Amino acid sequence: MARIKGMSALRGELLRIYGRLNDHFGDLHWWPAEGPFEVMLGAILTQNTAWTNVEKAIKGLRERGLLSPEALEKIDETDLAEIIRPSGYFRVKARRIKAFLLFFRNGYAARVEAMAAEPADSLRERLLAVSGIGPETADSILLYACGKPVFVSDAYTQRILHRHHLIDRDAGVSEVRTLFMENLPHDVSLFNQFHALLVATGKTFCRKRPKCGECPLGILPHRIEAQ
DNA sequence: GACCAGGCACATC
DNA sequence: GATGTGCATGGT
Repeated sequence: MARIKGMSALRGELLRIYGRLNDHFGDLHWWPAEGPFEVMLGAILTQNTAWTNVEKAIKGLRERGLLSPEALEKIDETDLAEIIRPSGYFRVKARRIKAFLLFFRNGYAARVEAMAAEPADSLRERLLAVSGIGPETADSILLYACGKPVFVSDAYTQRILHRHHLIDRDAGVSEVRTLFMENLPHDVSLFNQFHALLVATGKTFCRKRPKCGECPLGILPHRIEAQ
């Protein structure tokens, strides 16, 4: 299990990190989308992809009036792929969007409210059963589209905690998720902002090839490859 | 020109 | 069940 080195007060430590990042970045107001359906599309489009490229794909969809389940259900998968091309992996993502639309229609009559009415645990299980929806995409949909208090753990979260010696080297993304879920109050606003802050931190200070400058966490600001 | 980005499915060992 | 690979564009 992932653990914080030599600490038992995980909750306090996590909240301290949250406070530092929050002071530095301010309120980030995630998710950057028009409505919950657009959030769900964005969650698929942004898989392993920079958000700037996702914006281009969404813009293309908006210009063609395709930002609704009904419109997307009608369009051919190959045509859809061409429109979302700027987001990368466009054939795969077109297939994934189609798979999600089927799930959304069959399970919830393509209504976000119907989906959000389902308990988080069972909804998560059902989302994970959709081809193309893995843990991070499912959690993003749960939190940012359905308003469920789940923590979205990702490669940035894992990298940041590891770089700061807060978790073991072998702690996976899923274990880090459990760590946050078990040690923080299940608060939608807290989880929303916390994930946004960690992504902002990761983008700016904690990339794969380290160039940590003035990391707002202030922990080991320049020694990030130790351990 | 290499590296990176808000992953996931699938094959293989 | 761990690890490797394909998927693909656009910015740095």
